[in-house]
Amino acid sequence: MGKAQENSSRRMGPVGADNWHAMLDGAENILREEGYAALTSRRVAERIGVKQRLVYYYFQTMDDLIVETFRRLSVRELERLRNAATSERPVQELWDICIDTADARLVTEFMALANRIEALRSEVIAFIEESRRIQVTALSAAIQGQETERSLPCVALAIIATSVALSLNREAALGITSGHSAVMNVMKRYLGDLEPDSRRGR
Amino acid sequence: MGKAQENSSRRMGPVGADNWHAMLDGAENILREEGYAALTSRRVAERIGVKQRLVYYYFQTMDDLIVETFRRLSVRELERLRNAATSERPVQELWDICIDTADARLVTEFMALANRIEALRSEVIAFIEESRRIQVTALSAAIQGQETERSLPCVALAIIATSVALSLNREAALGITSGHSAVMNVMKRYLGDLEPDSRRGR
DNA sequence: GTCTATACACCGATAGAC
DNA sequence: GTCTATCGGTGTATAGAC
Repeated sequence: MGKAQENSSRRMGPVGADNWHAMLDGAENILREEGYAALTSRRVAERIGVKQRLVYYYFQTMDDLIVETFRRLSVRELERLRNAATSERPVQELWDICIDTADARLVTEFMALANRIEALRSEVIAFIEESRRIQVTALSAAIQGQETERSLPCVALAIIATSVALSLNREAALGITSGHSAVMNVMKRYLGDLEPDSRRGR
Repeated sequence: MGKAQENSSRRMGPVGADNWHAMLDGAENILREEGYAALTSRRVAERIGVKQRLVYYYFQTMDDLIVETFRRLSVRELERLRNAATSERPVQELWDICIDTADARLVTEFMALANRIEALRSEVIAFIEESRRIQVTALSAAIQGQETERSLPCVALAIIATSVALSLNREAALGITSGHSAVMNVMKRYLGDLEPDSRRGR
């Protein structure tokens, strides 16, 4: 594994080391459980059982740590999406990922952080655009050779499905569930029609 | 105007006073422009030209100030929704409000804050539930006497429309716009069919 | 690689004068 | 009503020993 970025003149630890990952884990968990306000170098260190100073050995700044945490998550999520897109029932599986994706609270925290950390904003934008690209490609392939053009462009369906799934997750995290099953039924029915049962089956 | 809550034994200023409102204005603007991290008593004071101590004359804690800021916004927004619901073209106007609502960045900041401020979470939940109630009532009335039952429950449509509008706003704030016009067209067409032109007209 | 120790800024909240 | 002054806590980040 290579050496870290040597922007400032400080001695830096290797990217990808055990403690490097442990710090991302800590940051992710803190964000999920306690929110952005608790995401400090001291608490990250405390959570993984090292001293605060070590955080600055592996990361130039706290913002760097935050960006890296999102980036790692982003890579994993895009991997999941790409796998789903090449599966037997891509539409179904992509929807499942949207619904089952990293909990809404974590997403909310990153979105708020992206409002003030420019580098994070760039990563978020890249993630949204890439995941949309994957979704649209899969949807386009799925409706290939279907009788009706459905009057619903793939990109529109992708945006709608993603938006709805995120909202449902966010509301569920707040404890709101009224109307959720109705929406789920609508989405499942529509997406189900688009990809009837199995690709090869009957 | 009455006196403030006297929970702790501190002398408190009157709710609704000029400075009280000015502080909510300041908090709102800071949240919108700089994010939660910059929302401190000192910066609120600085922004409206008073000293930090005065913030604690009008609000017991910073959390109180934040909750009140959301509450004032919530009341105003629900008022807008209720007005739209009783207009000549409720569906159209409710959608317009969803699209044109308080900028996505502010919403994001409040959602993140709600993850850790219990009192704020309650307010957010109440707001979501009440606004949904307004939307569903208006939609139910709008499809009254329509030929088709549309296989799309009102509550599902309300959730979908709100989710999509919020996502479009959030992405636009990030600088993402691809696919947005396609979604807008889909939504407008569907909602337009639901409420053809004017209620009384031709 | 990991630590102790520390500089320095800022925050929430209060005491109490005017 | 609004202020000065201040306490105790916590944050980022660095210097430099081991």
